[in-house]
Order: sequence, then structure tokens, then C-alpha cells
Amino acid sequence: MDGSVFPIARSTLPEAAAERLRALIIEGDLAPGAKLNERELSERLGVSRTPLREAFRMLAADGLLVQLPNRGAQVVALSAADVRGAFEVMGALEGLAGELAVARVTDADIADLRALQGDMEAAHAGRDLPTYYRINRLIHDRLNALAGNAVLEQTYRTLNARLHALRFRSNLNPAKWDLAVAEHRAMIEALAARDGAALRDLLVEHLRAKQQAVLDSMKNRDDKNLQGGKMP
Amino acid sequence: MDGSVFPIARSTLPEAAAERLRALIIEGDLAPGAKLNERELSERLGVSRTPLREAFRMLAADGLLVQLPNRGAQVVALSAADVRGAFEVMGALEGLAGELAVARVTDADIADLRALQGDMEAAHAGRDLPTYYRINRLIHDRLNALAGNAVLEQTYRTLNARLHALRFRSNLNPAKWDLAVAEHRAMIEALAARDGAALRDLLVEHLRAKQQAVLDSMKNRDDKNLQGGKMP
DNA sequence: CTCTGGCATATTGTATACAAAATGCAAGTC
DNA sequence: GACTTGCATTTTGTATACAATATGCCAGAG
Repeated sequence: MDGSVFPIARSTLPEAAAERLRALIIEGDLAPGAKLNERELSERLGVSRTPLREAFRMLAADGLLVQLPNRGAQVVALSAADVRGAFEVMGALEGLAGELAVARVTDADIADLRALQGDMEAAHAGRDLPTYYRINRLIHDRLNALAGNAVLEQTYRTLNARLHALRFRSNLNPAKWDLAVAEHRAMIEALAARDGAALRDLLVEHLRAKQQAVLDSMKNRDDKNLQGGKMP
Repeated sequence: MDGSVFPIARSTLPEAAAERLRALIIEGDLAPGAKLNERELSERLGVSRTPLREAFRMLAADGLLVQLPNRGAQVVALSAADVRGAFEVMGALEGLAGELAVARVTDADIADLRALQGDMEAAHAGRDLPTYYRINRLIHDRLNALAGNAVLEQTYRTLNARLHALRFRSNLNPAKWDLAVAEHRAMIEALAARDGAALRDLLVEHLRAKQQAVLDSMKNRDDKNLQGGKMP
């Protein structure tokens, strides 16, 4: 008996409901602009309206829903300006994270990231896009964590979550995919060289390509449906 | 009759309650680390527990409260690391805002800001600190708005709100006050010169002084009470 | 045909009741 | 004295009921 503590994870219905709603938004089941009906959703999720409304508040704070008094909640439909604005801020955050990371990164960190890059390249070679995305996310989270700034991590995570549905739906064509893989490689090498300025530039440029993919995808799919959703 | 629309402002009790709680936190009435009792607060605010709980969710999302399942809500007590992290991110955001602003600023904007700076210097000369702070806030909001990025503005506002209580309580001594006024003057001149890099540096440096004031104030007042609050 | 008013119904906002979990205190045991 | 157990009370979480607002539809007037 080594005295280790294994706290029992606790959750509440609002938290679980928010999680489920997030997934429904990302998958497009709840489409941008859709009005959320409390009665239907409470039946659908098997909870009463009270925790559901608390979940709405959480998602509204995350920028996924907009709540209008007496008119209920609606899924945010991001405009191109919203997307540009969000990417611009995320670029500043990733750039800062990159600069901070080079001051704190260890050789073991770099080895881990190189291993992840290897896994990601294997996924790329095997055309395994879901695995590629999962590892991609892991690498970026790792880089952000290396910055040692929890506020930065949390802020980035919130903004990223707003864009998740759109990014889930944007295409990654083969040429762009090849380029993204190469960009990741260059990032890790800049980090290994502890070159903050280079890493910052690479991260910002990489994100710009993601931004363009999302905007292209929005233009192609939603030209007629764009509603100029209000960024909360 | 010119057809102008004057929509009637609507609010809900959760929103009003959140606003009141925010003020109570900023004023220190609800101290860092304080546990919030739903029954007492609902009586105090004259609302039932349901909107109050929704208000808690909103404030938790803003980083002012932390909610633990089955244990209720507690006012966040920011650690020095939290403060450093938040200022670091805000520095990146202000820097970005400064660079973006120089591309969009008009001569009329600059004239407005110069007028505000004049008002602020008058408040400084008359030792009118509340007015000084009010105009100070106005100038910074104006600069952030000139960036033309709503996400940036909203992100900055949220982070700033977390620090508001601490900044409300930190001292501005005469030498630092003089310096702050001079820094503002230099910022507006950099903006007028459309010098993005200079403006960025000035904004970041200015914010660093604010950070130091907050950290000093925390150190002096709360050395014994620091609880290493968890940044949500 | 268009517009307006009235009314029924649906939806959202809030209060209240009930259930579950946490906390505090007293009594008993070692 | 320290620790454990049991129980009452308090607090938090959730469901349900009630109130307020919004929406939709129909009939009547012009």
C-alpha cells in the first residue's frame, strides 16, 4: 500500500450535457444558425431543462452558442470575419507559445516530439487521416504546454474549440497535406535549435494555411447560407 | 419620423446576477477563496437559485469562480503564476492590437485619442484617480477596437476582467503614475506615426509595469493568504 | 388581397419541490 | 485522548410547476 491517491472523478449533468452538445455541434448535427429547443434537447439527452440550460451557458461562454433573452439559444454561425479574427489571435498565441517553449524545452521533450512527428508521418504515408489529426493535435498541445503558461493554453483551447466544427469539415488535399507534414518537421527542428523567432514564424504561417483551408471550405459550402453570426 | 429603430434592451436574471456578483468580487466583498452559498446569495440578490446557478456558470467561464461538483462555487484566488500567465497573454494580445491598429487608424481617431490623453492628464494633474482610471480604460478599449478584431477584443476583455479585482486593489504611487501618463503619450505618438513595432513594444512594456504593480500588491497584502487558486 | 387584432399554443425564464451528497456533531470504542 | 460510526442538518444538483413572453394561425375589416 503506497498511499497513492486515486480521486474518484465527479461530473455533473450540465458538464456532461455541454460535452454532448459540443460533439453534436462539431459533427454538424446541430448546424450553424440552428435554434435549440430546450424541450426536445432535454428529451434527447435524457436530462431535465435545468442542467441543460446550465450547459447552454457554458457553451455560450465558449462561443459555440449565442443566447438571446426570451428567444433561446442558437448555434453560432461563424462569419469569415469571425474566422479571420480567431485565427489571427490564435496566431499570436501560438507564436508566443513557440517563443516561450524554446526557453523551457528539454532534450527529452524534443525526442518525444520527434517520435510523435514520426508517428504522424507514418499516418500520412498510410493515408490515415483520423490518426494524423489526432497526433497533430497532440503535437500542438504539447508545444502549447511547453510554454508553461496555463492561461495561454486555456485561451487557445477555447478559441480552437470554436473553430473545431469548421476545421472538421474543411478539406485537406494531398498537396496541402504534404506541405503541412513538412511544416511540422521544420517546427520541431526550430524548437530543437531553440530558435524562438523561427518557430514563431513557422507556427504563424502554418496556422495561416489552416485558416485559408477553413475559409475556402466555408466559401464553397456555405456561400448561400452565411448568416453573419455574431461573435459573442 | 425617420424610421430609426430603438430596440428595447432585454436582460435576464442570470445576466443581472452575474453582473452583481462580478462587482462584489471586484470590490472584495466576495473575497478570493470564498465559498459561495447559494441560499444566502439568492436571498441577498433577491432571485431564486436557478438563475443564480446560471450566473455562477457564466462567472466560472470567465475565470472568476471555480465550480467543484457537489461542493459549490468558490471565488478564484489567483496565484502569482496565474497573474504572470494572464499578463503575458494580454501582452501578446495588446501587442497584436497595436500592430493591427496602425494599419487602420484615421486622423480623426488620433485626434480623439489625443483629446482623451488630454483629459487623462488633467485628471492626473488634479489627482483625480477614479477619472484617470476611467479614461485610461477608455483609451485602451479604443486602441483594442482599432485593431478591428472582435475576437481579440473579447478575449482581452475576459482576461482583463479576471485581473480587475487585483488591479482595483493595487497601488499607483506618484512616480509610477507619472511614468504611466508619459507611456500613454508615447503610445499615442507611435500610433500617430503608424509605427506598429514601437507601439507594440510600448504596450507590452506598459503592461509589464501593471503586472509588477499587481504582483507587488499581492505580495504585500496576501503573502499569508495565498492559496494557489486553480486557473480554470 | 393585405393588414390587424385576438387567441391558443409553444417556448423560455424562474420559482419551488424533491433527491443526493456533503458537513458537522455527538456518542461510543479503543 | 484519538478515532470511528451514526445521524441530523445543510447544501448542492436536478426535476417539476408556474409565470411570462413569443409565435403562429385564423377571422374580420378595409
